Amino acid sequence: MQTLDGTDLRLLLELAKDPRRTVVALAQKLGLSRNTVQARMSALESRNVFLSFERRINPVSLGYPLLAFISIHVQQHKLGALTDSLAQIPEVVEAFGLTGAADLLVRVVCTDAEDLFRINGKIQACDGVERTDTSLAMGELIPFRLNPLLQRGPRHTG
Amino acid sequence: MQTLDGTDLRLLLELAKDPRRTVVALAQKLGLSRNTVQARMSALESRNVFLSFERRINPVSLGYPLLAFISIHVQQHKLGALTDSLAQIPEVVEAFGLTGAADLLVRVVCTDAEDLFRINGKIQACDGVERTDTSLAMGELIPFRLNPLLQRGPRHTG
DNA sequence: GCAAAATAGTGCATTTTGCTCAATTTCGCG
DNA sequence: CGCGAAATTGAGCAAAATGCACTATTTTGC
Repeated sequence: MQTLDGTDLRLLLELAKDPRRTVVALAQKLGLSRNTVQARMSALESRNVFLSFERRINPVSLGYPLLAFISIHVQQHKLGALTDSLAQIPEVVEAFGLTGAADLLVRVVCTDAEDLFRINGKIQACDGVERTDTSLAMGELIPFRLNPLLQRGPRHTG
Repeated sequence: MQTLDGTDLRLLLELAKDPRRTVVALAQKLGLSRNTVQARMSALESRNVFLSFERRINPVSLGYPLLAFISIHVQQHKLGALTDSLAQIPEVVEAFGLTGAADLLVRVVCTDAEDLFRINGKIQACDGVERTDTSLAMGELIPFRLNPLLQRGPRHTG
């Protein structure tokens, strides 16, 4: 997966400003022809530059105002099965395998403290889980952003 | 911010399947009139159900294949200033204030291990930082998803 | 059961899309 | 420097989608 060039980045920046911009409007804004923009967009699509739309949905709107991160210590050989178990819990919205102190970091959304308690129990009940450490997110200090990296320009093209 | 009803959820589900679906196609798919879908979409927009488009951009495509989570212990009263400092580091893509062991959880993308080392140093150099714990994400076991929660339906309407 | 809100249906001008084709420019590389 | 491939441009055109408005009809909350 090769890196993107400056034009791609400018496209992405404009999209970040307004995701509903039309191809025509983008072409005009960037001083490119419509064909070029359309080709670029298709290329971005097929290169999997765009992640799932679900990422743009606000969990708060869905009725899950609470966010928590749960670190999990796992019995190593059971990691595969555990991933499947975690995938069965709807409130688990994201999970990573980690180096360092903990083995797994799980992102969880929930309706309230009681709900979090319940979900945490569910996780602890999964086969392979040795210990969990739950941290409630008190504030979104820096909401997800890629803008600074987009503006910095392409990384050493090649 | 009131919760969404079943129709909104079905809309979001369809959008998750294919974000580029037109209003017309959505209306047809859901058995609604175009007017209704258009009104719903506007309502979702103005209710801030949609988060920034940046969330859909793949950092790997941008040339940042590595992802890390850094826990930070902070001198409490310096949290505000620290947030500003962290915001100045482009590779910091997300940050949360936490309860529990650590005070801050920071999500960082980088080009390679050396890059991560450099960024970690930058964070440690910030005023207010007492200690950091870095974990490299070895695998995206469960990529971000909201689908299970969407399919579950609306949370106790009211 | 009433009033307000949501939905459906219709219409129309304008814009956007998807597609193709040929000419031109830019770029990689020997 | 110069060749050939790739990218970009401009044009055209039919089909589709959008934005807007207006009026019934249905659904909903109280």
